[in-house]
Formats: sequence, structure tokens, C-alpha cells
Amino acid sequence: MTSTQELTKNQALVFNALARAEGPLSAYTILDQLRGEGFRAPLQVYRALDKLLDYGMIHRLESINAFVACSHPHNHSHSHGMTAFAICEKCGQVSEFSDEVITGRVREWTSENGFRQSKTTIEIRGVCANCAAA
Amino acid sequence: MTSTQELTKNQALVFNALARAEGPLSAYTILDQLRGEGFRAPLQVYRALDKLLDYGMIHRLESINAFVACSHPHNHSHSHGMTAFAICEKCGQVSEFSDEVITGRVREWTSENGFRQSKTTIEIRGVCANCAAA
DNA sequence: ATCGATATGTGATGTTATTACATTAGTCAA
DNA sequence: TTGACTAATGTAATAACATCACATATCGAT
Ligand SMILES: [Zn+2]
Ligand SMILES: [Zn+2]
Ligand SMILES: [Zn+2]
Ligand SMILES: [Zn+2]
Repeated sequence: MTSTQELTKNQALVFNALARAEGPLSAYTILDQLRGEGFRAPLQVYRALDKLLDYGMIHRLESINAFVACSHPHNHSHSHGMTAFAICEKCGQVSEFSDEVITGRVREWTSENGFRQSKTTIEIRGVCANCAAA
Repeated sequence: MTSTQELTKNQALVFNALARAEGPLSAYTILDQLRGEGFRAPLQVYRALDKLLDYGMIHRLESINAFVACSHPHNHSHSHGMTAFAICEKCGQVSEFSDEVITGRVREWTSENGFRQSKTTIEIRGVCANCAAA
């Protein structure tokens, strides 16, 4: 499930909406953008989003109830490790990065505490370099 | 603003609801618990929550839209640094911890990228040791 | 052709959070 | 004490986010 070709119609529409967006989009923003394509109900968006999350093609930003296309170009097959997001509160731009040290420390804590980790959210809110300069 | 004595009536009611709870509570759960005390509208809860967040007495768990009392006993005056939460999806128990290494790595990334950090969310979802054993 | 699995369409409902406006209670200086 | 200011509160309405329930369609394998 690695290329946009293998997606269903709705999944492809939702993914493309996210891929061409400058920043994160809410489910309802996506819905509105796709009304022209025949979308009428939230579930059409949420179902596609769920699949795209499964496939690792998009991420959900918990702190702003929004979704972004994964910035790792192609090859989403390997569910990539712990990812952190820096979210600009001025312009909405999102930077995605992985850090082995952070990943390692989280794993240490979980194994020391017998915690069976399933998903980890790391989101840094603030102002990006561009917006800070302006 | 360090003791529950200095809180307003509504703030104290909301804080006590969180403090005596086993795990995180949603705003509407708090509202329902406080109907007996005269609470009638969401805003009574949200306004108190906002203040308690300001004072550093509680935390918001972004990934589950819920709130928990800070587990650092007393002295919330110093807004404590970057905090991580391990949230059990079975029993709801939350463990709060700080990690210098993670804090340091996040700061490195932000300073390298000129990102002016304001708030950082670290939430580990999974199953706690107790629940994993059961 | 039939069946099962996956995807879709649609309305209603549930959950979380904010806006807008009116009122009340504390603070402090004139 | 009054007036003026700020913080806190009460309330209804609405907005924003997400899911449930049920019907229909599409597709591949037998
Ligand atoms: Zn990614
Ligand atoms: Zn920016
Ligand atoms: Zn804390
Ligand atoms: Zn547990």
C-alpha cells in the first residue's frame, strides 16, 4: 500500500487534498474542499483518514485536531518510528523529524516501567523561524 | 497561586474533582460530577480548567481530550519543564515524568531550527504494567 | 451465481469547545 | 462612599470534531 495508485477513490481524494495543502487540515476542511468531488458527509473523510493513517501516509496532530501528509517522500511501507512535529502557531507550517535519542529515552522509560507502548505523540508548539523573523 | 486555598470556588471544585479522580477526566465528566454543586454549563468547567492550567496545577492530555491533576506534589509555582505522560488505554492510569535528555534534545532541535518553542506535548499511549500482567 | 470482505452513502447522534452577552463580586483610588 | 476597574460567574446558543447505525455498492474468490 505504498503508492497513491493503490488507494481507493475516496482515499486518493483525501490524500491528495493533504498532499497539496501548505499545512495541516482538519477533517471538516477536507470535507469542504471535496464537496465538489461529491463528498457530503464527515464519515467519507474520517474513513479515508483512518486508512491513510494505517498506511502511514499521513499523521494526525493531536494538539490541533488536524492531519498532515507524511513528509517522508514515498515508501511508507515501513511504519516509521517515533516522529516529532514542530507546529508553527502563526503560519501553520509543520516540520516532521525523528530523533533516535528521544526514541531511545522513551523506550528506556517504557521498558523500565513495564509499559507496553503502542503510539507516541510528540508535538512542539511555537513559532517557526520564518514567522519569528517577521 | 500555589495552594488550593487561593483558588476561587469554581476553580477549587474543578481541581478537587481532578485531584480525587483515579485518572484523567473530560471536561464534561467534570461538569456532570459538579452538577450537585450547582454547575450547569461547560464554560464553568472550561474557565476553571484554563486557570488551573495557567497555574500549572493540572495538565491537558491532548491525545485523549482530558485533564489530570499534576502529580508533582505541591509547589506548582515554578512552571515545571517538559513533561511526558504515559497513558494506559486499558485502565486510564497516567504516569507523569520528566526527562532531561528528551528535554535537551527537543531544545537542540528547536534552537538549530530557529523554532521558538512555547509548549510541548509528549504522550505515550499503550498498556501499563498492571494491565499487561492481567 | 454466490459469498465474504471492503468500500461507500447518508442521516442522526454524540462529544468537545467557544462565542456572546448579562450579571456579580472583589479592589482600589479619589 | 462612590465610582471605576478587573476578575469571576451564569446562561443560552452555536461551533467544531467525531462516531453510530443502517443501507447499498463494488470486487475478488470460489
Ligand atoms: Zn511521517
Ligand atoms: Zn510560521
Ligand atoms: Zn505536572
Ligand atoms: Zn492500565
